[in-house]
Amino acid sequence: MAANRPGSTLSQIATSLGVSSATVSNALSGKGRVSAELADRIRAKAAEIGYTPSLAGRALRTGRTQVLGLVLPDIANPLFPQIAQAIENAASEAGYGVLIADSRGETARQTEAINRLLERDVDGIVVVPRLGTRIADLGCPVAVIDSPSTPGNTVSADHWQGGQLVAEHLAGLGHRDIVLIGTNARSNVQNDRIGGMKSGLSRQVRVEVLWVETIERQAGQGCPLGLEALVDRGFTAFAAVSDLQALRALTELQRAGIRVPEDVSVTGFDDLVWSTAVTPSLTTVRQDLATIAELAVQALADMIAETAPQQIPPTGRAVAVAGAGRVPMTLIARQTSAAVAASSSRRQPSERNAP
Amino acid sequence: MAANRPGSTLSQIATSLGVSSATVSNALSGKGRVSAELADRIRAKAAEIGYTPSLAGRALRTGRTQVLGLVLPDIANPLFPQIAQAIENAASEAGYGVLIADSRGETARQTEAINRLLERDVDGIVVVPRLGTRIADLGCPVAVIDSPSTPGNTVSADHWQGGQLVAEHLAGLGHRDIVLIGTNARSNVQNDRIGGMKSGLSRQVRVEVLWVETIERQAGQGCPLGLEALVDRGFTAFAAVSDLQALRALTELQRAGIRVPEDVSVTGFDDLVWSTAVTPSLTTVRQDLATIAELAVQALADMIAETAPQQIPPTGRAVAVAGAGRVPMTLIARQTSAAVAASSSRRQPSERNAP
DNA sequence: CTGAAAGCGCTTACAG
DNA sequence: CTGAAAGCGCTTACAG
Repeated sequence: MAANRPGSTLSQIATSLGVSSATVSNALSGKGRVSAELADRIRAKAAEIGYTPSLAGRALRTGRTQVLGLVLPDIANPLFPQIAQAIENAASEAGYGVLIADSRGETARQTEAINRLLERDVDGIVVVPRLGTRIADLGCPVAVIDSPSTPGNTVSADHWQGGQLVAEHLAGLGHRDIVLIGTNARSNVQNDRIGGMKSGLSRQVRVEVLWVETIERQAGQGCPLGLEALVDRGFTAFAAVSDLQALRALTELQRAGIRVPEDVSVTGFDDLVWSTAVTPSLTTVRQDLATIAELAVQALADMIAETAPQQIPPTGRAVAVAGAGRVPMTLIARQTSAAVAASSSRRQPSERNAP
Repeated sequence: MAANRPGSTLSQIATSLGVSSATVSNALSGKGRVSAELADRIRAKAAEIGYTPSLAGRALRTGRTQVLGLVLPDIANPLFPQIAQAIENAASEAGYGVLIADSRGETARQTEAINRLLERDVDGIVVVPRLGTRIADLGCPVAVIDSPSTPGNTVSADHWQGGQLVAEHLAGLGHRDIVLIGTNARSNVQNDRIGGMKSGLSRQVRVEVLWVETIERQAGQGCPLGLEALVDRGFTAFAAVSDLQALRALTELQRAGIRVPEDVSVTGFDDLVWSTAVTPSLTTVRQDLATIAELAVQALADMIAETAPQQIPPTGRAVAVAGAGRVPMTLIARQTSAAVAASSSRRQPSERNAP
């Protein structure tokens, strides 16, 4: 008997009711044909003694552990807890537990982490992959949450559309000179966001992209981004691909005596915890992680059903996720005033764009 | 057979070697007496075919799932990922998987979450409890990570001592007028940190405690904390019980045109991800989460061993954690200059404390 | 030192 | 509609 469970088993119910444990199993699962009357008595008894099935016994018999693995890329990414929560929630709705495995920022560990999960016989794995890693066939259902432009992506936020929302918002405030801030040019997520932002801005808008990694490679980790100089050059908005970079920009600007949002606007992505804690609050774009998690778990559940030890009759039900792996993002506008809006009339695009 | 495992089992090794599966089991576990020569051949064969034991089979037999549960209080707390990572790491070192369960900020869900884990037959549970909840006897080993002053606490950072470090640091910079910022007066962790800070300051230092919840109850969520007025009243340092509040203070001060660290110092707790991303970086105090996690997992492992289905001979080995549940914190001083230091000589304590 | 047997708790064909 | 039997993969006394 498992150590931590009150010792109630199928066969105890069976003997106490004078029936076979097969019948108890059938009644409780609703599978086999059991008379309604007997089934009721069995369910009543089960409730009475507080029976909970042993997952270990079931797993051994069915080959299904009812556990999913969750592989996360880098703990430093503050989006992690939200994803973990969303997955845990969706999984437990669907009757799965969630085993976590962290790559700790190293690609090699991602493989290790996946292997640990495989050894524990998880039924499927949700992977938020590390940059540039392609998840090989694991012989086990996998759902990848990355970006729509990543091959092998199962479901993710529509980062491109999110970028467009930011662009429209800033344009609406009258901004005509915008700096986009990214950290890593090889990230599909970031490229989607930046691409979306660019695509949402008219050609009259002056856009410059700042890659933090490039600056840091020359000036060292955590160095100033030189935003003051950009303000001097007439830029009035800083749109970062993450709230962390937005925060960095905000404090660097404030520290230089530049007022946000009066002098310049700052936007981020993902609505992380500090976006409302700072003054002024950050305008940002939120992912619908609940939906993303549901779709990911659903995709796994479908794959698991398909891989069934005994084939399920082909009911023609398609995998729910196909083509739906692009979940819209939502703008959270918190900085809604901008000096530019008032003065934008005097800045004719022609002034700037004329050769 | 489990669906996702390459079909290698004990008995396959056994038949391929012409021995019994009991012997294979013994050789692989090193328990029963098996001749060195045979054991070698068995291990070789196991390695050759890439044998990994079925945890389900083992669990059913031994009553041990080799899985720990991790119950976290509120996803909004950005310390979460670090704790989760530390626990996952320590657990996997000790041969355990980690099943997560999130309380989503509600006390009722904490109980639900624990029950879900119990139903999955975890061998033990690490709980970071919600404020004011006492974990009842679950009939299953539990390690509580909270604060040394919480009854039932198993292991945690020495928040009081951490507070003292902050106090010494600020005093060393010459600060004589310090505001402590807390969010919740019922939190043991926060009270420890604040108590520690107070205890580390001489009576000549003017100290005022700001409870954010009190301010927000009157002025609404996310309202300004009125720090500018405090600066006008002569306070030169703001020591928050968390980096989030430190960030809030920093941006509110900067927004008001007050310079950090030239005019005032700001400190936080926990060294969260943004503490180096902001300008200026935050001085903060770091928890040794790796050690805390190791001790928590070790405590569980010991309890699990004691609860063994068949009693282990009393070897007299005490639970390793007893009395050691208070892990020192480390100051990370990032704001090391302060105008006060230079001008502190003109501020005699007697000026302020005279009646 | 090695093996045969039992059994952990469950589910699934298969009989009746 | 119900039950007897087998078996998932493992470990543990117990014989030999």
